[in-house]
Order: sequence, then structure tokens, then C-alpha cells
Amino acid sequence: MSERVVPPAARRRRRPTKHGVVLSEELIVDTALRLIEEHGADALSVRRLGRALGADPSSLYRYFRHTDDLMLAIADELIGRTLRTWRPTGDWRADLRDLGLRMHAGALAHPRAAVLSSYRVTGREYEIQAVETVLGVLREAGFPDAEAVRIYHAFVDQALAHGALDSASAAMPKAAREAEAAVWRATYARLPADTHPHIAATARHLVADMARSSYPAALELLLGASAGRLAEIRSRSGHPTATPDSSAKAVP
Amino acid sequence: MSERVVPPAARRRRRPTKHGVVLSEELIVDTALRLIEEHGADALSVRRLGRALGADPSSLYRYFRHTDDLMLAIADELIGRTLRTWRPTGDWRADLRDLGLRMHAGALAHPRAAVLSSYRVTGREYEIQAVETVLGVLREAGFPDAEAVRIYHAFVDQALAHGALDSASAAMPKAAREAEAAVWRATYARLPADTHPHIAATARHLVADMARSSYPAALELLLGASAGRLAEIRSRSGHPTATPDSSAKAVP
DNA sequence: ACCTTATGACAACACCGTTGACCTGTTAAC
DNA sequence: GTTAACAGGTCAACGGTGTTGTCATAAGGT
Repeated sequence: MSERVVPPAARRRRRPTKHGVVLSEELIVDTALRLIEEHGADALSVRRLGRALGADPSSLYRYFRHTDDLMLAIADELIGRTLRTWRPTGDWRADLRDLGLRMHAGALAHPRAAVLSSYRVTGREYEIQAVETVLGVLREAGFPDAEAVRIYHAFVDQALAHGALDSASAAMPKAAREAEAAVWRATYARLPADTHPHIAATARHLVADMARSSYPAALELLLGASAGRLAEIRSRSGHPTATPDSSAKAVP
Repeated sequence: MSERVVPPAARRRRRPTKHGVVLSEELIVDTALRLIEEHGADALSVRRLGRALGADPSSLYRYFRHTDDLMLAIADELIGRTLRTWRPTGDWRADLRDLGLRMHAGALAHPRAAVLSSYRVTGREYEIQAVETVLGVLREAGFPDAEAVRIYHAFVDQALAHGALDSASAAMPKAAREAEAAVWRATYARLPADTHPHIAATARHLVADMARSSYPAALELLLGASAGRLAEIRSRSGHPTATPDSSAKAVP
């Protein structure tokens, strides 16, 4: 039996499907992304994807060994899109802030795909490129290797995790999402001060704050803590440094 | 047609199934949790749960409108369990560290439920209790209201988001999970230094670090940044304080 | 002892991912 | 040009899934 999946480089025969479409890895990934955005994450199934492409479901197994393979390809495409819009400036703190916010925004732009891809290691081109770049930013800023890896890991996971969390909310049916917002106003903001003093005292802030994403603030905390570590490291190694980094905008 | 799901309070007829088991919401939730723990996250399906209970799958729909309902019931039980095992000591930093780690561990113990419940606001008893308690810890530590809410939000979202992220990995089929670990060893650790200098230089650290959860480190960063803010606030308001908090264990 | 009805069982529906066997058009070699 | 190989599309089937409409019956209140 000939191998089921042929590597993209070796593909040459471009036989169209019954409905005249010429399949390709790229076309499949793009269609899958469109499908997810338009009809929800649940809409992504081999069969539906086949239908959307005008091809038999089993054809897709000529391009991906199983659904998981397809998900990884989608995830990598998302990483690539985010990375392509980012230009590092040399100021590590500003660069990481910018990248983090872009990753988060990218996730929100494709909520369903983001939820699915957040926890996967693709080991593909764009992901590798992203790892290399971020590690570069940190090491050139002066973080020693072990520390750079630790901060890289925390930074990436934070962006992915918050991206997925906020995406999951965003992907809920509108009615459900509004119902949740209402809980803060209707339930929490009305708890009596004698049984729940702390909630009652901060109700105003809770209603305002919980409606927003906590990611920007969390990112700022992480960058701040990292800058602190860096200052420590620099002073310990005898450098004369006060970091002239772009300071965080005061949280509004 | 009588309503499909009868509220637990109204239940009185305790008819046993063919195999002699008397169903109840509690028994179903417990069995589901056991099933997840014993046979992995994939083992939870209505049909398998029915089989495990000695009942027809469709019987479960007398207790839960759909699978999602069941998952939420499981999640609620989890929040309760986590909160019940936590004892605040009065040291805000140690208390939050402890609670965060407990939440994370609780999520990992029941990955499927954690993923679903992470982005929901239940507004139910245990959740309210948790909000009140954490806000109390922060306000009594000296954080002003707005700051307390901001940190609370970041803290909770971080715990939930990382919990969900790590749970999602944990919920993958074992083969896939091992494949991911292999990617770091087989792909990343072997990239040549001339094309990917930063990855090559830190490969050893990457392989070791990426296999672990980044949550403990991220939590420590958040607590550190918060302590920094607190010191700032205290000194600005003229307090003579150097915080005697339990310091973070030096990251190993 | 009877009647109501809660609750369990059954069968069916429409999906799902995946595979093995088959068929056919494209391409490369002659 | 002709032809032979085979990449790649199609078909049918398997065993799984969540969910629902219908029926049967035993438990409980009267």
C-alpha cells in the first residue's frame, strides 16, 4: 500500500475533486479556519470540512494523518499570522508587551481556533521562529539562559492561557455571555455588607473590572517582575545599570 | 409531557435501575469524577457513564438536561472541594500562594471539568465565598480597593487560565502527550546553532522547563509584583514598613 | 387498592473519525 | 504519441457519540 500522506514537497499530481476543486494543505487549513470562525468550533469536523471543500471526507486523510494533525497546522498558521505583524525595536520590555498584546488580540480574532490550539506544541516552522525570536529578545536584554527560558515559558503560557480564556468567553452564545455579565451586577453588587463586607466595599470596582480582560494588567505584572529580576542580576554582576526601559503606562 | 428534568428537591420516587442501582444527582457526579480519574478524560461519555452506573444512558437525561449541565455540576463540586481544604493563616502572600496552587492542582485532578468551568461565572455559593475571601485577604494586607480588585482579578484569571491550559494538555490522549514532549527533545534540541542560536544555546533548559507547568513560576511573579506595589503604597502613605512576608522560595 | 406520575428502558436518529478497497486521471518515461 | 505507474479522489462500512420520542412500570399519596 502506498503511503497515505504524501509530504507537500512531493505533491505534483493535482487532480480536482468531483466538484472541481483542487485540494492543497493550504486550502484545507484556510477553509478550516473560515469554517471555525463562521460556524463555531463545533462546526469543524472532517465530514463538514469535506463538504465545505467539495470533497469526500476521506480525501483529507491524504493530507493529514488525523484530525489532530490538522489542528496543529491551523495553530501554526495562527502563530505565523501574529508573528508577521510584529516588529521588534530592541527595547525588550516594549517588544514583549507588544508581542503579548498581539498574541492576545490574535487569539480573540479567532476565538474558536485559539481555544483549540492554545495547549498544543506544533513543532512547526512558525512556532520555532517565535521561540527563537522571544528567547533572543530576553537573552539580548541580559537575562541568563535559565532565567530567559523561565520567563519565556511564563510569558508564552500566560499569553496563550489568557488568550484561550478570553476566547472561550467570547465564543459563548451572546445570550449566555450577557447573562454572565449580569451576574456581577445582579448578584455580586447586591450582596449585603454585613455578610460579605469585602465584596460590598469593592462592588463598584468589581463590576467595572471583571467585565474587562485581566490580561493587560497581568502582562504588566509579569514584565515588571521580570524587570526587577534583571535589575537584580545586573547589579549583582557589577553593572552600573538603572534600566532606562519604557516604563509601564500607569494602569488606568 | 412532564418535564424531563425534575429538580432534586422534588425527587421522591427512588426506583432502582435494572441492575439494582438507585440513581441520584450526587451518585452520578461522583461516578463521573471517578470515571475521569480512573480511565482518563476520554472515558467520560453519557453512554459509558450509564454503563458504569448500571443504567441506560438516556436515564441520565432525567437528571441533567445535557452533558454540559453535568460538567457544570462536576465543576461546582470541585470548587467546593478546593475551598474546603484551604486554611488562611493571615500572611497574605503565603495564603494566596497556597490557594493558587490548590486551585491549580484541583483543576489538574479533573481536567475535563476544569477546561469547561474555567471561563464561566457561576454566581453560586462557593464561588461567592471564594471572591469574598480572597478580596478580604488583599484588603486586610493593605491594598486599596481598586488595587485589590485588580490583583484579585489577575490572580483568579491566572489560576483558572493556567489550570485550564495545563488541564487541556493533561486531557490529551496519552500518545499525543508523549509526542509533544518528544518534540522538544527531537526537534527543538536539535536545531543548529547557526540558524537558531538562541534555541541552541538554551536547549538544555528548554527541554527541562517546557515539560513542567509554568504556573508556579508565573504565580510567584505575580505575587512578587504585587508585593512590590504594596511596598510602594505603604511607603507613599508614610508607613515605616519593610514587609516581613514569607518570601518566595528561590526558584530552583 | 387504586390512580398518577416519576423515572427507567428501548429504539432510533443524525452525527462523528477512521480505514480498506476501489477507481481514474495525470504524469513521466519511452 | 503511447503506455504504465501510482497519487489522489471516492465509496462503503465500522464502531463510536449525544440526544429524543415513546413506552412500561413500580412507587407514593390518597
